[in-house]
Amino acid sequence: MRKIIDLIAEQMRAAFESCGYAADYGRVTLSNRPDLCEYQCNGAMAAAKAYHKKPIEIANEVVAALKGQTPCGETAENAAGSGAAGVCANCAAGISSSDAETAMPAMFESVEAVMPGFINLKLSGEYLAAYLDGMRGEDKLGVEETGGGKTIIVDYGGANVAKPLHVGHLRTAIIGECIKRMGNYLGYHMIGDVHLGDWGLQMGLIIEELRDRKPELPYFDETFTGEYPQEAPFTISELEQIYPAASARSKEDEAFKTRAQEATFKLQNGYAPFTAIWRHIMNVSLADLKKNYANLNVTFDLWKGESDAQPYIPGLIEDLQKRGLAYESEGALVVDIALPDDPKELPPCIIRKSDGAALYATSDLGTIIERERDYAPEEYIYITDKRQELHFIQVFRVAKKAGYVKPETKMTHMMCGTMNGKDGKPFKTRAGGVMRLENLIREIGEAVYDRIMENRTMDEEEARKASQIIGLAALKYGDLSNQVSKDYVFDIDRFTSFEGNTGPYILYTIVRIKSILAKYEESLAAGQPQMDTASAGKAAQTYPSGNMRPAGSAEEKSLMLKLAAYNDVAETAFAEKAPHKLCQFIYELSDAFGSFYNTTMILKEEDEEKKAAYIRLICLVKDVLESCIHLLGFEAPERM
RNA sequence: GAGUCUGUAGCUCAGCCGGAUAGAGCAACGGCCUUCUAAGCCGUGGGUCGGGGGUUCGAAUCCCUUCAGGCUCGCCA
Repeated sequence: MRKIIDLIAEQMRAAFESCGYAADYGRVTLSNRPDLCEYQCNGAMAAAKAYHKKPIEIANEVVAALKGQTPCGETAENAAGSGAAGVCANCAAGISSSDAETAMPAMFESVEAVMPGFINLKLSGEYLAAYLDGMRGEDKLGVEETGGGKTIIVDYGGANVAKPLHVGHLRTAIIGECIKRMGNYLGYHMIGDVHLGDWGLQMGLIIEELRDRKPELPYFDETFTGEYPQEAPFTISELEQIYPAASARSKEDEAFKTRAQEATFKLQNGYAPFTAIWRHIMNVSLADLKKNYANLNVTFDLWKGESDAQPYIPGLIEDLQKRGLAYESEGALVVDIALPDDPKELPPCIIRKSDGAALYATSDLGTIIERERDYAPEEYIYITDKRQELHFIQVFRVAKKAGYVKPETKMTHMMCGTMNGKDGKPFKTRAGGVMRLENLIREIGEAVYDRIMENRTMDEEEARKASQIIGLAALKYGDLSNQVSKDYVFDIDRFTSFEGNTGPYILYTIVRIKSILAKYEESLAAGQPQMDTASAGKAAQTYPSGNMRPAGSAEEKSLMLKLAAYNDVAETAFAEKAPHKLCQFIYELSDAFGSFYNTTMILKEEDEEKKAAYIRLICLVKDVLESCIHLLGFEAPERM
């Protein structure tokens, strides 16, 4: 469906044009003065300068044109034949030219010009109701699939093998999941890749720490010739303990660090015993990571890692050298990436260390080569902490410079702000350590559980299940409702309070609607069935047959207007990679529903036709909300 | 030092390709449950949009400058 704001703008543009002004001035925005109007056009003021006229005069002319009069005051009937500028006829005659197959009611209830030159618009109730009927008849509630199947690779997660997920991984995971879902919804072919850190120095650290702890293992016996055991020599909890210990040790024990670097180098060169250990680490760790991501409702299409890029690296380095792009500098192999108009000369990208080992940038480039070969995506989206900005500038520039990706391929780095604690410093547990993701999830889940038990009657099992769902929504919404690039304060007390603009508030709205719908169906069960199923697919919602009615109250109209903005918001949120805009939208929609709910007794309505229209409306609210939270990556419980 | 991001109510944040009276939530205060879930709704108070200049009919928004803070700045990822 076309966006309602575009349909309005189309009328405005035609009106401006018919008055002899450039159509571009007909830009329409949502009103910032809901007391005065619903949509507004400020084009007359901008046009005033260009045409050396008073803004209000221009606004008056345009309004006259919209009302079906020519600027000189002639009526629509006389002006109707004039063709291209037939906006007068469209409005006055009550037929919209934009939707020829379905006769739409007249668009505006009122159009007025006010000082200094605003054009204030109010939509007609009939038009709005018809628009919403159009929405609920569509699979995606009016959102157009503009993606055209274009492939986009989303690289998020950034988990490291052998390290537990902690709060630092939270943002990239849930933002990435949301971007992927939004893209798919809009008709792109999104491929999510976790891109594990499974090949760096951490592997050498673990290997050497393991050697010190269990020197008897056959992997460390150079004379061992038999088969290595199938069973891993450690459990996940041991592994999670080994890495931090090794990492800390490497910072003060120079000899240990050197050993780890050597081990890493050996692993990277295919030394069999270390490869065997590496497999064990991967197996044990991956199972745990998958479980944890699943708990977050985050899924990946690909579980690739840095190790998968290794086969491409020798060829990559050779190619860059042969073409003169890479050269030796201070013992390392580097590629210049500076451009003439950089405000500051950027350091070159190091692709091979002086000790011969590959590093982060190298494997990212190798990964790009693999992805080009396998998927040839039209866009890359990397979602990481913003501290990696320079790294991605370097990688993107090398990739483009060397021609590994086409010049027109978009390469985007979504830089996430840091999640800070109340003190404004990176988030820590009360004890001062790094908060593990699973602990965080559990803590929130427990807080929700207590809340449910406080004032609800729900059996133990349902309460447990619901608190999981609600807790996750609180966590995700709390994160996604902030701008991606900004640091934000994670305050566990605030996140577990669930009042106001929070995930649970959104869920609560959905649950209340579900409850009304259930009671409505119950009441119908006694009488004859009046529900019919919309033709749409899986998301089909059962609406009472019949059409939407024009709003009967200010609250109802606000709710309907908000609903009509859905396709616009969905498109913008993805285009701008701004999940927080989707959050803002569902908050406002829920808020509008709340007001409507409080002023309108839906089930007590005596006029059955009217009641059915209310039901249709709240069905649509529920469908839109559920579709949005699905994009954000969480679900609503049945009750709460 | 250089680059870059941020600075909006007591707190947490929207708004930022210029528009009308700068918006929410939390916290404070006051109303609303014999009515569809009060995790809700309605209302009140609370602001030099870090400071200073400039552009404009009009600036939180654009430009310059200044202050404060974060982050980054060749062999970690």
